[in-house]
Amino acid sequence: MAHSYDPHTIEAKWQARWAAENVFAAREDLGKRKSYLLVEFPYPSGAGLHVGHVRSYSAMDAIARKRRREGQEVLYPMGWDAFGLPTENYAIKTGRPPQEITQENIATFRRQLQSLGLSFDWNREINTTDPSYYRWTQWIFIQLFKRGLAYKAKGWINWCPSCKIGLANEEVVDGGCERCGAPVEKKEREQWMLRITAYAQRLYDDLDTVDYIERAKVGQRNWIGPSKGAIIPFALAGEEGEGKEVVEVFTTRADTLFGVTFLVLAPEHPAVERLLSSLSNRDEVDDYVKAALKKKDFERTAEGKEKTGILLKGIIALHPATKDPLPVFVADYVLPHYGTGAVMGVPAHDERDGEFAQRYHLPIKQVVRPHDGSVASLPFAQDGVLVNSGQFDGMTSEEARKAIMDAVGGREHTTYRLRDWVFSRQRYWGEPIPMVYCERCGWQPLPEESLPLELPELKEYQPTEEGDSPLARLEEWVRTTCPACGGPARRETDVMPNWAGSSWYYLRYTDPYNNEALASSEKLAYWMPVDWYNGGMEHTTLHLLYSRFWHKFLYDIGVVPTQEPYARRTSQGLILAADGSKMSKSKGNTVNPDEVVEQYGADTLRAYEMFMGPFDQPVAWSINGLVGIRRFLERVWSLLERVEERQPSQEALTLMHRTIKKVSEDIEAMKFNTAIAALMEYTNALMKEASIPKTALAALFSLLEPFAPHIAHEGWERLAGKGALLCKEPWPQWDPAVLQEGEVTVAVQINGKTRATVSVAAGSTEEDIHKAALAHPRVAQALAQQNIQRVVVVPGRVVNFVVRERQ
RNA sequence: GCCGGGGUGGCGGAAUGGCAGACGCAGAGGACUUAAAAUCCUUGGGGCCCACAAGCCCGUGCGGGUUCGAGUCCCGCCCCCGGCACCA
Repeated sequence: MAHSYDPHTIEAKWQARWAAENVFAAREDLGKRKSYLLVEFPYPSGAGLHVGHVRSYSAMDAIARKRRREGQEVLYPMGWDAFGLPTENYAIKTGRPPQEITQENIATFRRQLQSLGLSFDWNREINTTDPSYYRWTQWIFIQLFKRGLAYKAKGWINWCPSCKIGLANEEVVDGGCERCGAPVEKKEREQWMLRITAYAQRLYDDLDTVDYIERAKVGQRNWIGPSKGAIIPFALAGEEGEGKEVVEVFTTRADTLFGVTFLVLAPEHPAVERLLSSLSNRDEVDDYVKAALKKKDFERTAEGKEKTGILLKGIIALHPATKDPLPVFVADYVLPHYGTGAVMGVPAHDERDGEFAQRYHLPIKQVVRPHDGSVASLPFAQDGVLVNSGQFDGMTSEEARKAIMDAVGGREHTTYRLRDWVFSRQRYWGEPIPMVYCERCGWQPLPEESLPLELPELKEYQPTEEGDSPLARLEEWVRTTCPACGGPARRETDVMPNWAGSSWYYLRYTDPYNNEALASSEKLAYWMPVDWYNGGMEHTTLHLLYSRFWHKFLYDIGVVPTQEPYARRTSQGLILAADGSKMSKSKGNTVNPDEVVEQYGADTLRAYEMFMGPFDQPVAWSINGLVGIRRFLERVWSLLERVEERQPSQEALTLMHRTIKKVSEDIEAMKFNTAIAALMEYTNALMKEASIPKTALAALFSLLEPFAPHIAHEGWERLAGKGALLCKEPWPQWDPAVLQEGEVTVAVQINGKTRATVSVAAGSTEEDIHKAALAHPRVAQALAQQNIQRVVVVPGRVVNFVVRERQ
């Protein structure tokens, strides 16, 4: 064979040409339909590109390439989410500046991505650690602050003693640090918080307006976790009956109010501290509260853990309806940050309260019975009909909830599991928070025109022993003047979490060099929203929620034109190691894309990852599968040797159009595996021909371009003439008329079992098909001894004889 | 416990309620070769029958059901993966 398939030469050639002619640059062409296709920008770690990145990027690349050729204006950009802990930890270890490490890693990632021939518009490359980028991240923070959505608060935070870093609730996994796994402790600290809870309901409701993979929607709904109920006041009194204060509880079951036999406060509840002095067992209570606060979150919340609590002696609560005195407890199973941090104990109708009541021998009073009148085993947690509830007896739970709430001065309330976002990190490698503290003026934002507040260079990156950012050591940087009064002031030394830069990056791609705004309103109006966003499942809760929150805020202040950032979200499945386990650096079972490209070529790697299995399912890596794709490309290549100027046969033409249809539809449906299978079938059919009609082969290269763009371009050029550029060619169209022509095979069934097939002209009538089936010798023979009861004909598909044996 | 996704050959997987197993991998047989690799051709769910040709039975996690016809729809279960989980 004179010219064997040599991917390296071909791939280098076409990558150079695409770059030189800037063919993938996105333009704002108002006359064209736009398509903003987004993939998650990578964190440029020292480990280099992962085959999982390749799966996501190749998939969207296929869609981008196809849509461009269909005449759409496509924006398919790439950038770097480069702030973050691994780089900082590496800097601590080696003493090298994170800036330098990041630059190196980015260079590696860029080279790797470019070696794959992905059709990114590299003119729009962005980097979250670039001051010209994070200037706008800081700007957004200031806008949040100005509108009361960023605030400093003292509170118990999740603290990782190993990373010496405060963690957002979301970063705690099974009670451990998301990054290092160390058990998370509680620590009291002043932190910047973002009031995402102010957007909870909108973030929840607007999920109905977007097209996300169901798992992602469910994840967000669970995370926001709205719960509708009532807030009900309980008055507290001393044992002599003198009033103390009012504690509000949150309940979704106001209908069970008459079943309340005790009250429970979270150890953190502010009333506990206020009441302490009037308790006869104050020392005991104090000890319990202190012990509870010391406990790690997962120790406190582990299910199945026995519920403990302590009675507040010297205090009672008054039942709001009956005025009966009720004991008041402090118990750590009540969470401080949910509802009001206080619950009414209804042991007959709540699992947890029941358990608690049993342990402390508290009365259990049933006030709801099942609708069907049966005897319920307690606790009975479902709705039913009220009993033992005075004037409310006989009402359904549903009716009673409102009636009782109104009767005792309660009010409707929705509470959320979602908590405000801890936005401070006591670290270096993040966006500096652009705030200063003045004794006289309090927290003041930097003037917007002074942004960016650049990260100063350091000699040492280790956080301080107290857990402060290493920036705290730079006294000359920390000391500054107040933007409001000009007096002495101190800078915030915490930096932002690495969710910050990724919460708005898709906006910057639309206008990456803008110095006046994060992006111009014209560019945003043209490109937003992102039409299709693909990324990993691991980011569908937090990253999506955070960026939706920022986006809605930016919408509210008139910066962006849409309520939602992403119209559609899909997720690729994980790529597993050959043995089905997770790939990880520590297990040493990762696959390096560079080696695969070196050995098999980028086209093989890309097409293989699209072929290996359904896109949204996890699949194990397989060298054999990779080899299979390489063989397929070799076969496609070999067809060039037998090409001839001639008309394809009717059969070949039909298959060609069928393949065009299949590949076109499958790409949009992300059924890449079956699209490639169709291309294989088409190739196999051409292989059998003595000579290959030029148009038939040209169509093959054309359809192959989204998956294996280099070989497709080379093949196309060889057929079309020197200089031809496939990615500028229109996407092939199928002709429905061609698909109609020819013969179709119809299955002949007897009692639903296939006994034969017959070939009939496409578009044959039911009668013709019926006759053709009867004419088949085997069918005739099989029906000889039978009475035909009924015949079902589905044109183009099947004919079914329903028979009974002749007596 | 709740939610989401799955269960089909030796393996990855395919199949608008209409010929189950496309396509790929592994395997078997053959051609080419001194030989091997590569490549090409044939075969390829299990079983029965069989010189051959053909034919028959069983088969999509399990049990029912709907239908002329079910991997696909309905009811009841089992198992695997992922997420959430003392949220009042």
